[in-house]
Amino acid sequence: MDYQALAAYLFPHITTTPEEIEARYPARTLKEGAKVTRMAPSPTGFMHLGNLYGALVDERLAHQSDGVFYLRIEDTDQKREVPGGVQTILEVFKRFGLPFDEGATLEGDNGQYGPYRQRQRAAIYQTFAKELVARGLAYPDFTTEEELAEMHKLQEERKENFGYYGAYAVGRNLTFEEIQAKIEAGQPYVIRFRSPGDPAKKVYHTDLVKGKMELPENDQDVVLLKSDGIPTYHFAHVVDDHLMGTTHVVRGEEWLATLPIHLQLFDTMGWKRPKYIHTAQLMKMDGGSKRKLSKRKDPELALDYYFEAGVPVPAVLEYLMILLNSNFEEWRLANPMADRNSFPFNTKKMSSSGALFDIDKLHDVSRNVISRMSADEVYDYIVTWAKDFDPELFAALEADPAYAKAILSIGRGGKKPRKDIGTWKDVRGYIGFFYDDFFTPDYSKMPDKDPAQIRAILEDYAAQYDDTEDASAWFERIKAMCPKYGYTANMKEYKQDPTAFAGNVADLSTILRVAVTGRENSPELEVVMKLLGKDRVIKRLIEASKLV
RNA sequence: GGCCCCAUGGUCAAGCGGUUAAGACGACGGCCUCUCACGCCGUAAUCAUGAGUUCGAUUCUCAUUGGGGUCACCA
Repeated sequence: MDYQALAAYLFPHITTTPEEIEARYPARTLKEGAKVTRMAPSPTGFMHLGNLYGALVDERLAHQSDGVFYLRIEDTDQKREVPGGVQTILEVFKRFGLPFDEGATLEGDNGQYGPYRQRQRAAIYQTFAKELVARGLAYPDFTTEEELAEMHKLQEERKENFGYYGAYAVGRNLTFEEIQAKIEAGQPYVIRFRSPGDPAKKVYHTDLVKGKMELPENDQDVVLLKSDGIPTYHFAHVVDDHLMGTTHVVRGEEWLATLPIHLQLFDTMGWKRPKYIHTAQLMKMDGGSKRKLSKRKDPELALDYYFEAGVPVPAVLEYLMILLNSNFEEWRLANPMADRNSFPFNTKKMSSSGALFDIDKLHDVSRNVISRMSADEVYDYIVTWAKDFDPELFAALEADPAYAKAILSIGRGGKKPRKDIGTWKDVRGYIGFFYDDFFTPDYSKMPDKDPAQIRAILEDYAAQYDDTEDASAWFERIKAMCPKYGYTANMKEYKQDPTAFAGNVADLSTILRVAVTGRENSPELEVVMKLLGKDRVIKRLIEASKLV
């Protein structure tokens, strides 16, 4: 068969040559060892934790080596595309602070290696497909979906490998005349690769996380161009990552199965293979067994979930870093305030087995991340969150930022900061009593003492509270009240013989605490009272004395 | 079913031929303490199984088992 003629017949509109295209994508001039990575999502309008997990690797690898991290939109499947999908991707990356150096933007392209939307690159793929046809390495195939399904059934019965290969690759044997006739009859067709592979032979690959492996050669005549002339992932991946100069391809391990196809394609095209990093899947415990996190079943996989739950962005990132490089945790302990990006990220430390997503651990990481923030930072985060998810809290905070920040400053800073806040959702419960609107006292939390005595203590203290006293004077006053009620101020003494006293200083403090904060626990009462202000403290004490 | 990947406590994991098998989360107990949070101390809990290599295997090899992935004109 005259392959040149076939190529010309199939692609009459393609007049550029592969060489001309190659010339448009010169080698990048980067310093030695610089890595070029890419994030290549489909614009399905949905970004999940797994996307971020891989993207973090891409971003670190590139920016740690003074390389390039770019965004390429894989919009080859029109059916799955969602309007605004690209915008969602851009917004998520902006929010998570993972900046692209080049690639698709809302306005168009930023960079010299575009276009960065695959649909706009149709002519490029077709040029290379045309060349493959001319070399006899690709051919048109008219097999219908039904015929393919039948073939699959037959293969199942015969217990043979599924797919379009070898003797099953009927399109291989079509003559030029047959092809012409079918096309003229308007039959749709795809362009398939004529695989030179033999599954009995091995292809060798060294993965940056999985290590050395040998896989059977690919013998499937995979589809290169779909019937609409748009490439499949396999072909687009090879062409784009070659032209765009990607040095490291980071993707989920579900791609391992099709790696032989990609390697074969790179080899056939005479192009250098990129390095691959096949990351382990994020898993989840479901019933008794692990399973891959699914975006349909697991709401916590959607990034929106974290925004709503009020997990701060840096906490999500730190948690992901821990999963990615287990020594990150150790590093963080040694460098509590260091910029996350100064951590020496290393693919060698990446685990080759899938990690279970652990929400408890995430919350712990979040608690620690928040505890390291300044009150101002925390305030800004909460306000941003509350604006969308808790309008009442938002209004209260905005009404008096200085007051809110003073509240949030309690126990903040220093070597042992408080860690009350795990997510922004916790905030209302934690600081609510500082606001009259949210103050819902539960006097049933009062110690189990005679109500008359509780009332007496409340009134007694209300009459003498002095907001000018410092912390120690404040506590001395409370201790001094003890004997009057048969309480002891000495906890050790009390523990030795509880029956000797009507109560202790902790009981007395709790009575005051429940009255003032409405709960049995709170940060240091003395500080709380000062922030609340004398009037409000006394008002609450009296109010409680009436209701107990 | 074929092919591929993976395998240390409940979870994340260190380990890379000889260790009392780290650490973190979680659980439990205690200390500190006016409560809580923090912090500190401690307890329980792991090398899936079977062969082989070796003086010696958690570590290397091979099976088995288990888990996961993949076999589209989806990525």
